[in-house]
Amino acid sequence: MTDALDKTYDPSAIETRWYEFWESNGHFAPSGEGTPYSIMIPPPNVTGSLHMGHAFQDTIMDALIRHRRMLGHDTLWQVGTDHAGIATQMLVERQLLASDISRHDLGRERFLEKVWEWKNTSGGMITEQLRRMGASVDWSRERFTMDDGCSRAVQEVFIRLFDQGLIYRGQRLVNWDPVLHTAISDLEVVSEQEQGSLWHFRYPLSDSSGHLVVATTRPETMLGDTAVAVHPEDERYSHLIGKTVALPLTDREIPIIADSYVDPEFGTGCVKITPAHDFNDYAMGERHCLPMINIFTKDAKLNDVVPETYRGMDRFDAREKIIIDLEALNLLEKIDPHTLKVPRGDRSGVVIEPLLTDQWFVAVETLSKPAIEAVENGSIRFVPKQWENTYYAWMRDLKDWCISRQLWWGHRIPAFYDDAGTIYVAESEEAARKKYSLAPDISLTQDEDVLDTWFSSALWTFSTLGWPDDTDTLKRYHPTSVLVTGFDIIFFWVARMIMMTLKFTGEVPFKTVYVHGLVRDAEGQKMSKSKGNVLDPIDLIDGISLEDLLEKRTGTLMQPQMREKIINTTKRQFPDGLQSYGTDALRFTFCSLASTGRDINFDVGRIEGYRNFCNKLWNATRFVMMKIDGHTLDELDTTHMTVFDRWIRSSLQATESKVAQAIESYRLDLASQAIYEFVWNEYCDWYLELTKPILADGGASKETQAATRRTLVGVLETILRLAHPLIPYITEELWQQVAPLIGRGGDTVSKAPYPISDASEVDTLAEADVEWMKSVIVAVRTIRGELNLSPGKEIPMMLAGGTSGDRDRLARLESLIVPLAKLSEIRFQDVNDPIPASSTQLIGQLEVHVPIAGLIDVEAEVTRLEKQVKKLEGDIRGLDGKLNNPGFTNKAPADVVERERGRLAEAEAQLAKITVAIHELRRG
RNA sequence: GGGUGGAUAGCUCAGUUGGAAGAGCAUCGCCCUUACAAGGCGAGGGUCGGGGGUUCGAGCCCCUCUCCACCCACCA
Repeated sequence: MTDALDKTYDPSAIETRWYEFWESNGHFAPSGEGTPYSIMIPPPNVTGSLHMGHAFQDTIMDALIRHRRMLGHDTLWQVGTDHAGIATQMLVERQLLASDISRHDLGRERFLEKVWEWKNTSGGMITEQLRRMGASVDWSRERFTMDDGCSRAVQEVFIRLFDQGLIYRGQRLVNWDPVLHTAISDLEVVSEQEQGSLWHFRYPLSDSSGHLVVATTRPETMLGDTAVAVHPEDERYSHLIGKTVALPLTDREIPIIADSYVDPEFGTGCVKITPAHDFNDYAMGERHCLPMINIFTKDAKLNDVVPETYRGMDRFDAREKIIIDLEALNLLEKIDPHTLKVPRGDRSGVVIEPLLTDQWFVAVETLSKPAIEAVENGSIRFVPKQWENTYYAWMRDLKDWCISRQLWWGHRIPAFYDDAGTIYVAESEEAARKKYSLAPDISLTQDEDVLDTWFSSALWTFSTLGWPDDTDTLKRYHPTSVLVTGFDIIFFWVARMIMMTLKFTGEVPFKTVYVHGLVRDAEGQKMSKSKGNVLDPIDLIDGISLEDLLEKRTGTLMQPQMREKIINTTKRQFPDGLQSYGTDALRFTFCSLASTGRDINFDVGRIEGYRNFCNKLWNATRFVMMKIDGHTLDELDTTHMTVFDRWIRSSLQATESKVAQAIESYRLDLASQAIYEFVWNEYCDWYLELTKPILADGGASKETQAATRRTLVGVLETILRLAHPLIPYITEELWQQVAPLIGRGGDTVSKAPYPISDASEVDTLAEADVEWMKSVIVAVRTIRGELNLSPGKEIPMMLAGGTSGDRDRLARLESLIVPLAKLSEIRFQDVNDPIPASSTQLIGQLEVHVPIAGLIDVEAEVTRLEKQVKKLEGDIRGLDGKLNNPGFTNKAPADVVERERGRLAEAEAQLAKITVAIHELRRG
């Protein structure tokens, strides 16, 4: 406890030590007392590693939780990971593939064993990294979306929804990923603009009276065409409606139909209709009762429905062949270049194929209504508010949610089929037999599919608290207080959580949704592996050499042509790699960038500045410890406080209320700014300096020195508590040394009371005195700076003009101004005393002169003052105009008019004084 | 096609019911001052994207235009 602090702050020397201390002492567990406050961590993928987005988000949550914990609330930060169906299955499959094994070689059961094995050995990386961030989650309650409890909740929800008819199974056109061999939801499809072609083909009329030209971006689907559509009012084609065309390359005749969906302006105005492979065509097919011909296998190869020559071909090979074949038949009219949106699976990156398959769906309509209302009536509030509109827009146009996935890793659908295909839904085969009173000789097989990962995530706030049991934790911590999340998963997760939670608990999952922005690189580019601009939060904490950083950024590159560029940019940006900044600096940076919901551009310059801030705090503590060394600290004797003591304590109150208000309104940027300014610009720059002359030998009375020491430590101790939610490690380290000095015990600062602004400490008089004194000192320093006088050189100062208040203050503060401004003397000139040629600064009506006889270039000083004259003249013109405008004087509030009058008077007086000063200089 | 956010100092961004434009970093001076050179003290730098309107008064409110980013949507 009494170890001397090192001269330089070294985060690596303290951080892990304190985390182990907090965790092993159970300081993060809910206290069970006080107002409950709970946050559910958005469960990171168990396959994941911590990226900047996590680090940002975790910092916000941790700051909120630590703040409440110190306020004495009963805080639960629930931690856990997500099984991430597709991602995890892909990862383990890839590993197996290295040994040339496919999951089918192993079979379902053994494959799942492998996945669990992987999860148990390697799945903990992200939770270790979470610890590095200082996240004060309750590890004793760590959960996993596929643990027994969550799985039970998933089954229960599925069964209840099915029994109520809100989950159904049916054959629908869904987004099919031909590589992963599974359906995916609309949200998992990303469509990007890509360069393609628009092929124009002639479809001969069956009566040989000519042909129609259809335009398509997907020629291969023509084998599944079951109609050609035109707009009903398109005069070019109206006479053909009802006729048929002979579909080339097949022996089928398909009708020409009319549908107003067709845009006559686009292409030729004729659309080939493939109901089984296009969502629009599917809808049209239903409207016109067209046959739906599926021409693809699950690999997106052509199936046996198509003419023999195309069977078994990949869809893109078939495209080439069909184009060639049609051209050979002289049916290719032309090819236009065309940009189009190509839908790809967000995981696999392959082109999605709309495919007719049997899938499970959640009927969302009855669930979405209360979910919309919960936001409308304010039960759930979005911060920033504009996201509510995004939420409404999506919720009001919601399609049924496809929840089945043709994967192995995930929650297996609790549905069983008999030989006739009848569906029985129950948690097990045994339960199904009982529930549906099935004879023992009826054989049942379980559905092969698993559920969309987001299905279990949707239950996260209550499944982790013990639901479906009516547990005490559920009662106490649900609804949770706030959800902290990125906008990218509002639809995936937030909306679905709201629907499911309202349905099954009758409560909202959270009262507030705090939506933060994306973390981008310094140029505002999205961080991505392929761009090679990814920063790893752990590297910012620990530092990384240029060599290792280059290896990281180029080691597993998909597009090798980017390699050179990435190497160059990285070398230019980080010629020496990354320094070790520590967790606290990283966290403080995130906080200071966390303004209202906009994306943040992460610039390493910022983190460096905040690391310096930590160093500042560190050294301020060293200073205080040195000043205290050898003295005992009694209770604060308020009668012996100096004006500075009263000023800094007063200013601290203002900071405390700013910080409290900022955190409560989720403005961690404002909180960090308030702390930064107070610590650096007031406590360090002024207060510590002001204590030096007082604490010097013979500087002040014993009692005054004691009060100063007590204030020095007291304010610092408060600062450490105030800053702890943002920068937990350094504040713990320092607090452990500082707090005992004033008898503030406690195991950890993380459970010490959070500072609350105390109005009785506010002292406006002291604030005014100190502000005045600061401006006098700054005036002298400015003169010094302008005249290039060395800071150490003692110079005389003369004051003139000013009010009786100025004189009064001088009398009280003179002895402190002299050493701080490095003055040889201070003289107050009377009205009639001559002022020698000097450099002049004005503080209101008070003139600060430093005689410059022989010291400097008179012309330079004159030029400087003339610049001020110009500015003042401008100000006066503006103020004059304003005050001579009856519109202003009549309509503006009296206090505003009064203020402007005051400004005018002051500017005029200043102008007069400067004019005199210039005159003196010229003469002298 | 619809929607959202943004444009303020060289860079990254604050600016809370409209009342004389701010911070950090960068730049330029002067200082190795016994807490801190990861520091101290000073200085320079902005017709707040363009145009119009409301108002005594606009970075802020209204209209319009330009540019950037993102989201949603079924143009083959």
